[in-house]
Amino acid sequence: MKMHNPPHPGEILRELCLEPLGVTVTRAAEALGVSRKTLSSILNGRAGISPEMALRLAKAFGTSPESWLNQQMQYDLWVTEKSVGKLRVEKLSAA
Amino acid sequence: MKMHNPPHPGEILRELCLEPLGVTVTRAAEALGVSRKTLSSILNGRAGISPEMALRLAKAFGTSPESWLNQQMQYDLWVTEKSVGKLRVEKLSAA
DNA sequence: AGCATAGTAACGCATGTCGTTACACGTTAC
DNA sequence: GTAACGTGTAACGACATGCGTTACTATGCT
Repeated sequence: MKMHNPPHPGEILRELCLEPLGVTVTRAAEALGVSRKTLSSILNGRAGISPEMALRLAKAFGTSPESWLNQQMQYDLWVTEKSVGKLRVEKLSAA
Repeated sequence: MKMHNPPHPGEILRELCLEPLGVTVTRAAEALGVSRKTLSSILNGRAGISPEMALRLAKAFGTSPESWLNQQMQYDLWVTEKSVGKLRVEKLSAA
């Protein structure tokens, strides 16, 4: 099945991690060891989740880095598919 | 289980896609619609697989973009874990 | 010799992550 | 009203990365 409109990972982060714990953005940024702006950019979909950030999130919330990067991947792929039109690519088979 | 030494995706690309088909780097680059240098950089582990490249590879080889990006993710994560030492991150629980 | 293949260095361009600083807006407390 | 806090965000710089072109080098095949 295809993801038709995956949310950016920042949305999930806010709704599934920060809000349930009642943690403020400022507090979470401190805990993660990044600037408030960096976290804010992610939460608002203006920045993606870098591998290092995935490791930080995993440590802070007791999840796996892969789960965060997977979400990011799905989102990036969706965005790229939409922005890039049809790519002119030949199918490669036996020479 | 943990990946202890994931190869960069370029290795897989060369060994599992180009070589079996007997396709040259130059030819593959043409088919993919990228420069020879761009493909070469990937094959030799000097560049990662971007979302757009994943789409190209998927089209050319009849695979899924996710499979390529997943390999890239595993590799990036492994590299980041090694390069970045222990991240100072607080565990976040209920406020 | 002549040609194809491959790796790579130099450069430039665009984008993206992250930090600091600073400003504007809301909400809550005094 | 005013002060404090939380939040979003614009501006700026630092740095990395993906991609392209061009050109040089090396290696192999005919």
